[in-house]
Order: sequence, then C-alpha cells, then structure tokens
Amino acid sequence: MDTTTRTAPTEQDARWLTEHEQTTWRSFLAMQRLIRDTLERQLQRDAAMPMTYYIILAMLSEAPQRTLRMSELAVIAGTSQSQLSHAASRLEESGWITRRRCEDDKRGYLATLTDEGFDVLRKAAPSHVESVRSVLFDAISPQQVDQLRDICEAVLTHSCGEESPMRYIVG
Amino acid sequence: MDTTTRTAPTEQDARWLTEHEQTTWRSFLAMQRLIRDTLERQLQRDAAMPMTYYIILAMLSEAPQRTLRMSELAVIAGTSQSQLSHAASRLEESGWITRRRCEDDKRGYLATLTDEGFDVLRKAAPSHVESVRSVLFDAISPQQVDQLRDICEAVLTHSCGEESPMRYIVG
DNA sequence: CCAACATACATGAACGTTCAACTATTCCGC
DNA sequence: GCGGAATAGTTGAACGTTCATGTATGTTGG
Repeated sequence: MDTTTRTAPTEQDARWLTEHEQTTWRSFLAMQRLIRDTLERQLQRDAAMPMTYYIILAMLSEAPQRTLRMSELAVIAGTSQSQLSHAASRLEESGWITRRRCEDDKRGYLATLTDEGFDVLRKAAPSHVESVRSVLFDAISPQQVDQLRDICEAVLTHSCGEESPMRYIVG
Repeated sequence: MDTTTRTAPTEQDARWLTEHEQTTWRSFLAMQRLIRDTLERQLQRDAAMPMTYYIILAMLSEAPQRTLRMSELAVIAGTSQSQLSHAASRLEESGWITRRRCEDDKRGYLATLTDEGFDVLRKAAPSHVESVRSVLFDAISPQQVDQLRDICEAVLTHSCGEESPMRYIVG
C-alpha cells in the first residue's frame, strides 16, 4: 500500500509516513531481512542451529555458573517463555544444557550450559561473529556505529518507558 | 569466499567485536525484536495475517494492474519463491489474490490483488502505519531518520555489491 | 488458615518458513 | 530442431514459533 498518498483522504485519524520516512522504512525492512537471513543461514550451515538457540547458549555462557532461571533466560535472550521451553527441550536432547528444579522456588527451573554445549558455542562463535562483522560493521563507519546505537536505544527506551513491561532488554 | 582452512580458531584470525560494537549489536537485536514483535502482533490482532502477507498484498497494490509475476513479487516482497508460493495459496483461498498463467511465458504465473484483497489491505493499513510510526519514527529525531536510512543503504549496497545476486531490494 | 489469584513452566495444536525434490516450460548450442 | 541446461513455480516434510491451555507452586487478603 502506498502510504504516502491516498485516494480517499481521511486525514484526521491516520498519521501517514512522509515519503522520506517511507523509503527509510523500506530500506530498514530490506536491511533487517538481509542481516537476519545471512546470520540464520550461516548458523544453520556451520552449527546446525537457529540464531535463537545460539543466543540462548550465549546468554547462558555469560551467566554465573553458566546457569540461569528459565524466566530470566527468556528475558535476557528475548524469547517468550513458551519458545524457550520448546528450545530448552531440544537443547537438552542435544546435551547442550541441563534443567533442574530451583530449590528456593519449586515452580522454577535452572538451566545450565553443559561443557559440551559450551564447546559447541565456542566452535560456532568465530564464524558467527565474522558474519555479523561482515554483514553489518564492515558496511558502516565508526560514526555510524555510534548513530545506530543511539537510534536503537532511543527506540527501546521509547517503547519500554511507556507501555511495555521492560521486555526488551539489551542482553 | 575464504577458503583458508581454519582448523583451530585462535584469537588471531578471528576478528572479534569491540566492546562498543558488541553493545551496539545487542541493542540492534533488541530493537529489531521489539519492532518485529510489535508489528507482527498488531497485524495478527487487527488483520489476522502475518507481516509477510501484508507486504505481499501491499506490493501487489502498487503494481500496474495490481498484478505481478510471482518471481518479481518474491523479489519485491523479499520472500523466497517457496515462501511466496505457500503464501499465495493461502491468500488465494482467502480470495485476496488470484493467480493465472502468464501467456508470454507459460512457466510463469501472474498474481493479481482482488478488490476484496485491496479492501482488506486498505482497512489494515492505517493501524499498521500507526504502529510503524509509534514504534520507530516517534522514537527518533528527523536527523536520526536520515542517519538510519544511510546506514540501511550502506549495509544493503555493501552486501549486494559483492556477492549476493541483488536479492535485497528496497521494495 | 485458606480460598483466590498470580507466577513459572510445560504441552499440543495450528501456523509459517525452509529445504529438498519435482514438474513444466524456455533457452541455448550444435 | 534436438538434447541438455536453466528458469518458474509447486509440493511435502521437517522444523521453529505462537497461542491457548494445563499443572504445580507461591502469594495474599479476609
């Protein structure tokens, strides 16, 4: 839909995008697809896992004792609890994490990255980082890195400061 | 393509992210999740379709005769052919598009947005655009819009100018 | 204390995407 | 023209995500 002009004007309740915003938005969509597809393919090829799983392992690897409660892990990794639960089942099957009950709060579970999981992550990391670099950071100037960070943080604080229950943390 | 054997990934041949790049990357991931989730939920709630389908309908609506070849549509909408084929089947079931053989090239099919499909799109557009605005453009300054556009285009030209067969067009 | 509610997580069905075939048509060189 | 390769599109299976629901545990007000 052409969002800059309309056939039947109903100006009053719709705030349309300017032409400039429109092109920016489409560029953003294309860039976002490019980055996502690139990384997803690379990880699938080199480590046989989706990026979500990689992030889950990565977040666990940084936690004390390589261990986090499922709910915390979900927030840090940016997944829903349901998604994490399914993912954890697969990761546990693969032997890359373990789950055990949380003693203080028996509703909860603690997920721990196994040595094997850590190894998988260590092997997967270099080519993943290389992909991130080549698809994003090699393409933009240091100044643009700063600008991009500011933009991302502005978007995040704008949404998380108003309505959302702080669901999108930086990780 | 790097054909040098990388048997044991050591520090020296891996180009890791600087701390600054690291935080930028995580902010970007979080922002990208926020935007995607926001729009996906809004479209699912208000129009009962995923964003991919919305984009397909939108791209068709801008085409002459509201018609495009499947392969062109796939490129413009940023989907794989297979994805588009599946989506087109569902959209055809819903009565929002039609497909007919291309007479010049009988391998191809022409997809056309129906009046009903156009109506669905027109009804879905305002709240979608409102979401885009509120989640992104309301959060950043006009100058940052310019910066973001430049960044996106830099990323796109960087990748599409080297290896990729111009798969990520702006739409 | 205990009923009502909230939280933590799991589960299964529905759906969308990906990947690897597969069919049908066109293009190209000889 | 004819055989082989390339192109356009479809299909089905495998997989991941989402949504609604279910179960167990914790919390709280009367």
